[in-house]
Amino acid sequence: MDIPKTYDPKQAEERHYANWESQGCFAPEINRDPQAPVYSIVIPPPNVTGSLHMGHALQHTLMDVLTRFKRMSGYRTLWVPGEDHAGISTQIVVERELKKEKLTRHDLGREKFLERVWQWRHESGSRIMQQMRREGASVDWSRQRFTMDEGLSRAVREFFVRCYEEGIIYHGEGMINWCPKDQTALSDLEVDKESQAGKLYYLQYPVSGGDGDRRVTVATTRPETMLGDTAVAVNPKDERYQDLVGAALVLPLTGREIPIVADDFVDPEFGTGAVKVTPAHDPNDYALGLRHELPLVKVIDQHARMTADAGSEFEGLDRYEARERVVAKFEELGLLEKVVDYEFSISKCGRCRTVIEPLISLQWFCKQGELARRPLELMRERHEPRFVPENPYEKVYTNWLENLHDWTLSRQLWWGHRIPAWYDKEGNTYVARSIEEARERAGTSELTQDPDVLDTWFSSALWPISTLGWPDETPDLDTFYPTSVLITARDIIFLWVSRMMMTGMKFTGEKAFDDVFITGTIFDKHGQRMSKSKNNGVDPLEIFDKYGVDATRLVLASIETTDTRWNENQVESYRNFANKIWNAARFCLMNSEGAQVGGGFDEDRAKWALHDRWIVSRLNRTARVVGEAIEKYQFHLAVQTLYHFFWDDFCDWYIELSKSEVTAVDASPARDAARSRVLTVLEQALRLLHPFMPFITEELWQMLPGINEQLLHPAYAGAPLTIMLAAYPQGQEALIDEEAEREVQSIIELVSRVRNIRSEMNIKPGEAVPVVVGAADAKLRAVFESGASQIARLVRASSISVSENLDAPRASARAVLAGGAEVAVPLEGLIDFAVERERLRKEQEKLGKEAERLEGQLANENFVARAPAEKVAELRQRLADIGQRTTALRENMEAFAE
RNA sequence: GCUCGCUUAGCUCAGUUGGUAGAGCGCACGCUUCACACGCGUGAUGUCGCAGGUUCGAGUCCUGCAGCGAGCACCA
Repeated sequence: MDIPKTYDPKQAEERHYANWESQGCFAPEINRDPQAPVYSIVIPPPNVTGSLHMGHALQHTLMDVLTRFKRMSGYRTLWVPGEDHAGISTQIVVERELKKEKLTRHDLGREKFLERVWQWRHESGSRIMQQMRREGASVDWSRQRFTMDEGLSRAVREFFVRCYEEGIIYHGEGMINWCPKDQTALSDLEVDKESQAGKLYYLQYPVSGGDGDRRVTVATTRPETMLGDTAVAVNPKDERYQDLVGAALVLPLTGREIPIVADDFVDPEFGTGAVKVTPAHDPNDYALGLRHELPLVKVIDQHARMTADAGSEFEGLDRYEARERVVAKFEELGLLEKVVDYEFSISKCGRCRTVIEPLISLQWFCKQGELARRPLELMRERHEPRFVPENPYEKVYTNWLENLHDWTLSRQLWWGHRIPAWYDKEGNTYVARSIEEARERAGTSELTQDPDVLDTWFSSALWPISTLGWPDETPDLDTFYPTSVLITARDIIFLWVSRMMMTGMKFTGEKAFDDVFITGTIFDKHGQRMSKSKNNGVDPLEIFDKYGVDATRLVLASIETTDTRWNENQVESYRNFANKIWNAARFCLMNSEGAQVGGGFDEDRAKWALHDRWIVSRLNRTARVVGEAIEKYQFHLAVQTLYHFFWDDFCDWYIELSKSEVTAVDASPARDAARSRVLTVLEQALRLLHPFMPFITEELWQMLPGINEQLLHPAYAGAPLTIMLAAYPQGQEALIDEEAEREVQSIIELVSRVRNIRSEMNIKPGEAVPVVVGAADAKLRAVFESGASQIARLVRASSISVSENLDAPRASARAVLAGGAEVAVPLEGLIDFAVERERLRKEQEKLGKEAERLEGQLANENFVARAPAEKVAELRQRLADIGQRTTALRENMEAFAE
């Protein structure tokens, strides 16, 4: 068999995915066990406009590890893929394309424009869906969904109508965030607060009726809004203004009279303690205006330009030009008290970074209180969903649900779910599932539909139920809902996670998912957030190309929930690990004649050799640890455990201990059996690795001799032969052999000490030396005796002699082992007594320090009295062992005395 | 302002109920040892941010402080 020395990831990555997909291995239907437990995940749908970034790759890796692990464990497993139509983002992308043709969406008209968007979606969208295949994501493509699909759109309409009928969704005027560039309303969550260095302007308003000398000073960051002021507010307890409450001020530049009102909202400590109130252009002022029944004067329009109501002098000006003009005017009039530098926060459109203009507008809103009730109860009563990590996300989620404002649903866009509301000529509103239904209710066909669309997150909120068929009671909804876990980034807990819980519970009565796993964030190597604008993102596909998908997945899985700086060295190290696996398999395969997977292990375990009992024990222990780690989302622990089992236990020790048998020149039943054992352990190890490293494990598994249907999990009887359907090793308690692990550990120690002597004594690697072992303990002696030839091979010994008492010439390098054993390497003529004495002295010093510490602890009466008895006994045992070693060391040193 | 997280070897990070500090990379020395130089062997490296406290015993629990970071609220 000709196998290259270096693993080529690309070659394996190209071949297996298409097979898995075409053979239906990803679909839950592959599981034929009617009693199988169910495991399901819905993907956080990436935007159609998106391209794969590290955050996706991280989430997808974790979802795939869980899905593959559960599938191999016999679960009926479903991972639903799909995409989000991403309202504004997508519309902007297509508008940008049109711009190249010198067109706007208005030139095309709504219908043509939407055709164009769909065309774009089919030609250029869905990049991530292709890239997911590269990642190895075992999603069920037959269930792929898009939020604008007919089925999902129906779910959106159904949900909207039902909420409207219950009064949860309403149409009305309210203060909203308006993006002057995108020309649409936005929800609070689509707006980012940014701190900004600006100015605070102190403006003076004369008191009405006086001679103009008495003035009230207000401080503002937005002087231009003063044109729309309809009051000035002060704190009722503020003595400075008490006599003025109820009086009127003359609003400069307009001549309008406005009242002074008292309101607790005003902080007397801030600024001048008097606040200008612009109900039409500030959320707080709006609320205050409602409390005091103040009139609304709209002075800024949808393009962030001043309206006619701002006065002829300002009409048509941009808000910033108006600001300068207003300030100049105040200065002229001697009403500008001062201007100070001031840092404040400003709201920007999350999409285009334009400064938001708060406006009063007629929109559709969703009351959130009622929807939040059941998720809050569920959290309080049952602690569900379970957040990983629980801290801080459970609290963050709960606080959010407890403090919800109404959600602005409507968007003045074309791409998205059209609001299912129709109006007749009289202005009556008909909210219906279809135009037919609306017509029937209206009794006329002369209806116009609301031109607006819904917030993209409205359909996302329904994702877990809508992808599974809601509002119909489909078998999928029945089987796979609630889903098992949601894996996502922390920035969409409010935008998405909480809303899925709200909508899911509202209409199915059940939570959307059992667990919520919030991944860490990947930063660049300087600790900066990766972003397009900084152009510091690391492209996962480039990393795949350079190091392979499997290696990248190991790095990503290890990130788990902590924020991490991207570190390419780590990928390289796991690339090396993949190569190690490749070469271990290469060795097994080059020596596989006469052998096959599953063979080699005698049914009577008592007949097994020590190293076989040992590796089987290590394998089962590993399986147990890894299985439990994945269940608890401890991916890092799982990866570490697998890495060290494969590299240290299997490669460094088991293969080496088996080598003489496996590579015997002459064929024999014993050689066949040894080869089969190595193959069998390898095959199990590949299964354990498969959820993390799907490609290399499949590639190698397919090469193993003796692969057959028996290896598949019983739930997949008759399915194609693939490792992804093999049973995940369970980690059998009965095969964990503490004694064998201890015994092999003493062999490992012996080998390591002799290697240390060889290295320190500068013995040429090729030179064989005699090794003398002394062990008082008969059992230990037996271990060394029966392992003598293996030990000799590993330390390049010309001979190994084991006896009760160490019987070595004076000119030997020596070491003391655990359990009172000793080892010596006779070095007549090669040894420098002074060097050796120094080496031993250092070791003695180390032991002395430890003994001192232990003695101190044991001399402490409180410790002996209060610590658990077994702990005390353990320390005594350790001290006794050190005593034994120290004695042996002293004797050794005496042997070197001049 | 409120809430929370992080601070462990040169670097990136693990350390699950408190009980002798770990990995990978890097570094030093030696190896073309018949699976692998993307390898093998050996070795060096930490007063676990600072100061207190609880405890027989603290990287691990509590309090305070410092630096870095996150979220929420306010910002007239």
